[in-house]
Amino acid sequence: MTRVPLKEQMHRVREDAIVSSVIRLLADKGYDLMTVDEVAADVGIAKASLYKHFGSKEELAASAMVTLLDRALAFVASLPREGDPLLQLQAVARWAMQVQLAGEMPSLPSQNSSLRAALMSHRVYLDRLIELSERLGNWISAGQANGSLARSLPPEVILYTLFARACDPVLATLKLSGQYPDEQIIEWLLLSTFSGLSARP
Amino acid sequence: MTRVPLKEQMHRVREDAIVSSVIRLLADKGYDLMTVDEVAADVGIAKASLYKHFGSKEELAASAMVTLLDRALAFVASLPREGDPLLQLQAVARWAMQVQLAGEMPSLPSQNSSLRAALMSHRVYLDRLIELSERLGNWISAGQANGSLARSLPPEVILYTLFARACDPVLATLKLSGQYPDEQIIEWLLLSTFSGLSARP
DNA sequence: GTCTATAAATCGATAGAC
DNA sequence: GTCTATCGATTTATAGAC
Repeated sequence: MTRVPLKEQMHRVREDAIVSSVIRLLADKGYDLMTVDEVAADVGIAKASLYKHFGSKEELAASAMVTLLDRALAFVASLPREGDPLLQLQAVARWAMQVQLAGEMPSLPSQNSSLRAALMSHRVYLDRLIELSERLGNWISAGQANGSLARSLPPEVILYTLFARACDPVLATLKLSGQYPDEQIIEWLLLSTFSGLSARP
Repeated sequence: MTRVPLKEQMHRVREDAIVSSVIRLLADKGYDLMTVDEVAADVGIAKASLYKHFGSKEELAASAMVTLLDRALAFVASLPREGDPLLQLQAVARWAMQVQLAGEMPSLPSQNSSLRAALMSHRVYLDRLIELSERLGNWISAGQANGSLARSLPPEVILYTLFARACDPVLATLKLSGQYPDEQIIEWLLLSTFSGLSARP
């Protein structure tokens, strides 16, 4: 057991606080509307101090996104290895929606986003994204093989749809209406995602 | 037949050109990343001239959104009045996806967007939005009544989901991959929207 | 009405003292 | 490492000549 120097602990704690603020601000306002001044104010330090920890606004956002993917990978790893693939995927979708309701799920960096370009050249982010895609991809293949997932859709379409539903704006709209409890909202969105809008025979 | 003065015709043509540019730029970059300079350059006039037609960037965007809602209402009105509600809704969804593939569908103004606040106090926009929601709402009620739409989902959830799918980022992602023809992409998204990701019995 | 030029505000990033 | 203060670039919006 090597003792961790106090200095390094302080450093780590501060960076965690920064990333935590960035995640919430990203989820709340999005990358473009989030200003570095706001992040500094939210953390409670000066902007110049922020730049000692992260070299740019892009790096700041990338670190937050990597932390989010790590949380997703940790949840995936926590699931029993030998469950029904469909149930595994539904569990991941439910978890993602809970994160979104907690205000900690930034919307997907869209094709034209300025954030996307930065992320697409960020090796650590891409590594995590590929790893998560592979884990989900395995369940998708297994689900189509055992007949619980639609075979009429390419695995690619199912994967992208799951990522998109994790940030579905329908969730925020229903929550804002204030008419329904969080759990009810999540069940409806899971139902519409996996069973569709039309009636099942 | 009263003759329309040339001056007014010129005025109308120029405003149409402006709105057309704004729609494409909104769909391409979104409201925050779209600059008034770009709009002026795209139209081919000076920025100060733009401000003679529209008082602000927000008005510019609102006019574009109203035009889009008018197009949607025109399409809805073009459908046969006595069809199957489910087929009507699917036709609207298909139309919206085609518009998106044509690069003329801005993404929904999210809850936190700076555009949303402006639109929510824009009476003409709200009028159009309510009218479209009512037309779709009627079909949703009829579809649930005749058993073609899921009765386990509140009409509200179905309506919001249809709006969200019209700007679904999954469409742009699949198109960007370049592997599939546009019509194939649309059919898959319609399938996932109305029939869901899990297999139908 | 259209143009050039610029005002006013904001943002990302940095210098320099401590 | 943290702070205050500021730079340089960008953006919305406007003034004033034609």
